[in-house]
Amino acid sequence: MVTIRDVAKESGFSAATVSIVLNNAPLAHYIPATTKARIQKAAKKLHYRPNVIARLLRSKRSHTVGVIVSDVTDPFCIPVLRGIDNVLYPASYLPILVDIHNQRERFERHLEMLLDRHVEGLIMVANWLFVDINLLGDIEKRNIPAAIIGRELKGSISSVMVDNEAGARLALEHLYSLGHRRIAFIRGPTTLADTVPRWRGIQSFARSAKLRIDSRLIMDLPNSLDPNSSFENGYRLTAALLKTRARFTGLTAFDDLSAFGAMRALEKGGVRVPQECSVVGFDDVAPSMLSLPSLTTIRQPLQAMGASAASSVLEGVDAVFEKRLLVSSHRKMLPELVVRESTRPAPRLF
Amino acid sequence: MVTIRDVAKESGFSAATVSIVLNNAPLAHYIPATTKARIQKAAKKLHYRPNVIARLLRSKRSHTVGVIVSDVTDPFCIPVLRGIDNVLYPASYLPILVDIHNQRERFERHLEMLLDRHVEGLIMVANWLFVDINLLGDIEKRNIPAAIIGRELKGSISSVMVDNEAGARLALEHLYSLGHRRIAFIRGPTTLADTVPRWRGIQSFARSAKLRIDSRLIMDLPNSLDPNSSFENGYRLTAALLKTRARFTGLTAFDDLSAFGAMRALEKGGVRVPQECSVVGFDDVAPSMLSLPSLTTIRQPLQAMGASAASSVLEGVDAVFEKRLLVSSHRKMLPELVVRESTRPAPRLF
DNA sequence: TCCCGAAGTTCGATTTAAATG
DNA sequence: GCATTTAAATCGAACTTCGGG
Repeated sequence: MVTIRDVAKESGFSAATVSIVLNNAPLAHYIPATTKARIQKAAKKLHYRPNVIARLLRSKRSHTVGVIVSDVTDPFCIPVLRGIDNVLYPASYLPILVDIHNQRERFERHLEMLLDRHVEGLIMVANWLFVDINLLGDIEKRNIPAAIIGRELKGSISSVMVDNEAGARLALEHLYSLGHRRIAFIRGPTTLADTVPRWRGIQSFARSAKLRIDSRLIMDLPNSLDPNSSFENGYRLTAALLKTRARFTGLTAFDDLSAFGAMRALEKGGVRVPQECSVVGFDDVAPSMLSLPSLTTIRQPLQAMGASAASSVLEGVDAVFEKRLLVSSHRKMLPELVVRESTRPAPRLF
Repeated sequence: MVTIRDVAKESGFSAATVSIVLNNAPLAHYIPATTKARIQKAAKKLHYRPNVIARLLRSKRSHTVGVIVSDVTDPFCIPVLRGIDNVLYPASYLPILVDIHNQRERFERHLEMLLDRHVEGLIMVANWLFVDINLLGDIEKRNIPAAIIGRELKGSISSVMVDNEAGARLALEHLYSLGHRRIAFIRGPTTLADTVPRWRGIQSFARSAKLRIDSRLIMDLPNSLDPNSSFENGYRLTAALLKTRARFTGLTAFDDLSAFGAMRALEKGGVRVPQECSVVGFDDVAPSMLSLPSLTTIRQPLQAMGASAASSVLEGVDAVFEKRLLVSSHRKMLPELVVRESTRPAPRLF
């Protein structure tokens, strides 16, 4: 391991001068070009790499950002992570990713680990979060810039969300404009933050279009710690609904996975999608494009959301560094209707 | 920030004694219980947390393992990461995940970042790796235990792979036993390591079963840096094959994504899956269970593979720490046929 | 000689204060 | 905002050595 002292010896200057030159510190202004050149050459010759740990101990800057994900197996996360990476990488920041499996205990332990490693910022991906996170304490106290994706928190933590209400409205509007009038709904789990605004969007559109919502066509996903459970639950609920012989030509699901479950139940029940029943999802996760029929859905700009969160955290980091005021931002991103194969004009009614 | 000196002051002992007691160092043997208790109490009272960075600077142990992934958007990765996490977390090791987007430049830069941060071990997930990695140099030189998933490298780096040949044999055997005789094949890209052994498995089974392979039914995925491209390419290739009016009742795809592409082309071409044509994939990624029809495929024990790689790296870390010899392991895991809805007994021939 | 505890050095860089031309 | 360079203190913990009872 070659240290700064080795470079000092090689170049004939002191360690202090080497440090000043290589870091281009303010004092480097006073140092003549010849000295600089000799130091640079010595460093290159010895393949000197500064010890990040030693530097961090002294300077407090780790150039890392902690990323806490509630569950990586949720396909929702992947594009978000890409978005984060796309912002952090050019800025030479390293994301440190931890997966809390939706467990409170893991959340606390991982948060500690991240703080112990002096992350300069924190991003939380709360896509499917049931654990109650009153983390405000630790984080705000330490003055660490933080952002959360998929939730809004009071306090100094920035947030990036999709406009759930608008998205749900888009979904229903799409079915309505295709002529569907008898529409079934799979709502989200009660403890999930997205559930309420999405349903509000549904109701708001229904009211404005004078569409009657039949309460017998409303299903609710149960609470679960596993984001992937909504596939199976979507299947079960829809299968049960079919058994009641209730009639409908369209179905709006809480998310893409429950939409897949619903499609499967419909097909098994002899109802063809989209010929006899249209299905709309929410999220636009990767499998939506692959499925047969491919899924019409409401796209969340996941990559952009990740990038936005990362940007505001980096801004916060700069602010802290320059001792400026930390202002939190709360962005609401626009969802987008993606029409694929799972929706069609309403049939006569089956 | 409360330091060890604060605890020393609070307890009335010196920093050295505090360090010895709190780390339960060998010398702690000589220290009376009363002293220990007073120090423990002081530490608790002040909420003392040792500074990981300072400790690391001195002790060289970072309790982190670098995880290099060729592309996180590949659904293949997720269960692997889970497996890694499941081993690292209980051992109090933190994985530091980097995504190289299949780019050589990113690989090099990220590897440097990880080494700079003194990771104690390295795991590479080479699911879809086209960049040439002659990393042996840096890694072996530094004596860092490493493991690679999905590839075999000569040298001291451990590897965990699925038995590709056996897997391909299983796939073909399944179709054969269902009565299929005219079978189409989507082979992998030439630069991917899995391609050759899988094709060898196909040929080996064909030979032993005296099954004729029609070369007009063989398709090859083009080289691409994007793991998700095989969906579209599977679609294109299969659509083109259908245009030739060649006949077949079964199709073996290189991976699940190309199988999805093939299924879509078949359906669009008016060939129903599985009634008129059976399709088998490879990998068993998450969407395989969701699709309609769900995909019969060869499962790679991804989570177990991740866990295995993590275990051998941790073993290596222990070995290095105790100055024992570093032995590399090369594990080959057994694939498993998962029968779902996309395969059926052969029809009369369409 | 045996315990117990403290003083001081080390890890590798950053940074301040000061010395010198 | 002399210009140029450096010795020494610092970051926080770990470890080695040494002295007193």
